[in-house]
Amino acid sequence: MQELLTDRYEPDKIEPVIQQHWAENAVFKVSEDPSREKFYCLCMFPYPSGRLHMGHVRNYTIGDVISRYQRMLGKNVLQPMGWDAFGLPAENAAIENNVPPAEWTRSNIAYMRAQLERLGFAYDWDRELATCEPDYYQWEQWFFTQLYEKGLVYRDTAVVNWDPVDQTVLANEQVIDGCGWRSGAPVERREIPQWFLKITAYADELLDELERMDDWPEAVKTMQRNWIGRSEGLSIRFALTRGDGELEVFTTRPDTLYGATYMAVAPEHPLAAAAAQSNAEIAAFIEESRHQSTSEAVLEKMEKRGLPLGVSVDHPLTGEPLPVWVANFVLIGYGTGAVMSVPAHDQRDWEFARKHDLPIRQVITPADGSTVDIEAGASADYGILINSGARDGLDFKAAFDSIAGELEAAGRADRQVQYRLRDWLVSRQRYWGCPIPVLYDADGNVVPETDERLPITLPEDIVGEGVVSPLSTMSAFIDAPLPDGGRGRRETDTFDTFFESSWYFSRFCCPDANAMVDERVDYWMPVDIYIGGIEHAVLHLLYARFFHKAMRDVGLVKSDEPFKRLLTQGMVCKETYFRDGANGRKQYFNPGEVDVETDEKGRVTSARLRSDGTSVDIGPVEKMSKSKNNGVDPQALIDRYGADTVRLYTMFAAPPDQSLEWSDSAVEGAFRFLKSLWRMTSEHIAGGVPGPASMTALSPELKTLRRHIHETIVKVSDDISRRYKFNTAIAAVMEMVNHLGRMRGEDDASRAVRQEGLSAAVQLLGPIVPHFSAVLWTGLGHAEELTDSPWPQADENALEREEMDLVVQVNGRKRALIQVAANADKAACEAAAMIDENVLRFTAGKTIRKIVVVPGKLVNVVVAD
RNA sequence: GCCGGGAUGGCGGAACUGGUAGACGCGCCAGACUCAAAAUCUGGUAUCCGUAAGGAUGUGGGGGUUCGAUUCCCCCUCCCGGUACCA
Repeated sequence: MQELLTDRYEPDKIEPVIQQHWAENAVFKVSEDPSREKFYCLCMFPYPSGRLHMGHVRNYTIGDVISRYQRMLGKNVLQPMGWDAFGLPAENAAIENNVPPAEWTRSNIAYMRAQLERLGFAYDWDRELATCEPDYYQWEQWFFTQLYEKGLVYRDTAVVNWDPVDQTVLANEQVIDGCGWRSGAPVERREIPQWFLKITAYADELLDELERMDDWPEAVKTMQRNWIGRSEGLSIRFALTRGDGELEVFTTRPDTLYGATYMAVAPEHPLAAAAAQSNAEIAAFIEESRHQSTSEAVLEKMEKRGLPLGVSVDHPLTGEPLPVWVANFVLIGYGTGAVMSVPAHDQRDWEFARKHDLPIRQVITPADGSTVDIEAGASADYGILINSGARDGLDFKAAFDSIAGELEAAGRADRQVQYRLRDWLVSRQRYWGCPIPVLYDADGNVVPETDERLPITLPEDIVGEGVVSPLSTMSAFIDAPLPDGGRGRRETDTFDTFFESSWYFSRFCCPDANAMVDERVDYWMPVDIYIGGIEHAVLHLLYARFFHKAMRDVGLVKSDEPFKRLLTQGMVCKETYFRDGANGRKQYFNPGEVDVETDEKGRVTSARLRSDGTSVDIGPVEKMSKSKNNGVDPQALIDRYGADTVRLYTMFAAPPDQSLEWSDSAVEGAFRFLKSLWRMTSEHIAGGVPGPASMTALSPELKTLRRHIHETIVKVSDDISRRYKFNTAIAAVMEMVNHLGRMRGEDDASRAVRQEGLSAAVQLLGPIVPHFSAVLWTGLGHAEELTDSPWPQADENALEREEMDLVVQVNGRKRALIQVAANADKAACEAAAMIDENVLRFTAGKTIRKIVVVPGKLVNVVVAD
């Protein structure tokens, strides 16, 4: 390694050598060792889309910094990497390039693995897995049959987006403005039988456990809580005014029951269908609603429309007839597909009532005696009942109990706990996924696969034509013997890809196990820190938590939760440049093809396309994406500056949980810092590495410098271990290096302090720029390798201070900065403050009302004229 | 629509528990070195007034609590993530 210590910093020379050294010595290969504390650091594994993007670089650098830091604390660190290899993009790429998804995926994996290796991440590559390989997915097929036996799997119908031209199911993403993305045909809703996992059976546990997950961000826990959406309410059965049917609805606000003025049912509701028999307008409305989106975001934003069905129900307390409407915003899949509408106390009901001239009756008034204007909008707040007969004056709880009691006694209602969470629909009508391991006999009965017949292997050398899943027409796959004899028909749907990503972290613990997992999983799990994008706050992270609990209940793992700590990463963004095209669509230009012009203050004034020299419009800063053409290819930067600079910049530009705006010139700054620290260190080493020196008789200047070095050790350790703020950790090291650089002394004491400072800087940066630090660390004369060197500890003696700064304010405005003894008490601080010239100037001739002293921080003198 | 998050110099960001707003870096300006440029080094850089000392203003907008608010509370605007078949 010594020969790598050249005068100039040349990352392209050192990085491959260091990486080869790590690989040859299997430095990051780990095994279970019960005598050592383990640390399992995991980043969300990538979808192999083709090339690494900046989001990957950022995510995996964060994980690598934490892993290498934990290793230096002496822990047995597992950091694995794998591939979330099934998914829609492979099918699209297959059609575009006429190459089978399997081949496309595997070649992407090979390319991206090489890119990850080039970044120097400390992975145990022996544990690498790809979810598209049968030796991975066979175990989730097996697990599915286990869940089937436990009754946690069922088959039911569910609505999908159906493209009537391509005769295929579309993902929400493939529906653009209500039409299929390839065919352009208006999409229809279609109900088809599909497989579900009973995640709702775990709703309470998933919710309750959040209370104990102290190391998860509050925002994510709140989102999961709201997603699960546990609510206690009343299920009420309204009798039809004519005939003997009834209409069941669920409400969390039975206290507003006297304010119900109409009912609304989904277009698919039987009452709507019955009314459509004799009413062409209703029939047309129902037909039209067949083209409604399945996406909640689209549904909630569309125009709320409805029609009266011409039937009514009786109010269960007053007997008043309430008209029943069919409305496009009531969804058949939620609850009973019907709602009671209380326009005075629900904004959506209020708007609908206003539009259709339905009565609005206020039945709740604020408890504090204030008034609300129901004419201006609904009031959803809790309060005191009014216009509610004998129940006037009751509060929410009393009203709930009273109304629930009466209706329960009359057999018209039941108290119920409801969840917003729906069961997990795992069927996908796609080819590139894990086959669902079930068969159907001649009568259509479900026959699960038996263990010895697994895996049900996905046929691979298939390109597909872009419309229906090739599996669904492949008789060689479909036609299969039943386990008990006879011929059956295979399920051709595949699993949702969230299925694979719900348990890969457990498989990493024992990737070669001849079972789904083995006992090694209980050594490593739970994951100590899980790092990934905030966009996974609910779906992936909730499915994974559920799956782990289900595995626990099948006896596969012992832990209750898979991820002890969660670190959510922000997006990587970049400015956008565009021109308005002739067709009204924007044409985006990559920032790499654009030159920007600035004024004398560095403000951007205009931008030009380099190729034609004419101006382009400057758009907002947005998440790097193909559609905005604002991606910066990490590979080009790695080739130019080396892995360490890219790693350093990514960690320095923003804290991990914030979005990061990419700046090429700031990357240059990171490179500059490494070059300068390299030069400073190699010059110091060239002068001979000093031996251990006494640090007791230092000059005041060296003492201050040395205190700064040890304060930096404290600060960086805290930033990395507790705060996960790598940007301020790096800033602190830069500051310390700046101080070291200004110290010019070449005497023994100066050289000893410089040796200590440079060693600290190199070691503290080790997890972030591991190749750079490895060479300099050895050069500084340290015998052990950097990767296994113990994390530095601050010397308490070096941290001692004699004097410190004290801010003096007058009426909250800073008027002086004075020096006081570090141990000065309140009286001493106050006395020192009150003799300051500027303080006297601002207090002269005024009455001192109060003096606030915060020892160690400030003195605030409050005066009045 | 609903749920969650965010907004601080020309730019990325710092200020951790209510206590010096702008650390560190980029950019820009000036200077040194150089025949010159690049690289490197030194100094300056929130805005306004002032030669300076110093002063006034200032953390998306409006209000509040406090000796003191980027930080806590209320209202609003804009941006971002999710919204169950993108991963």
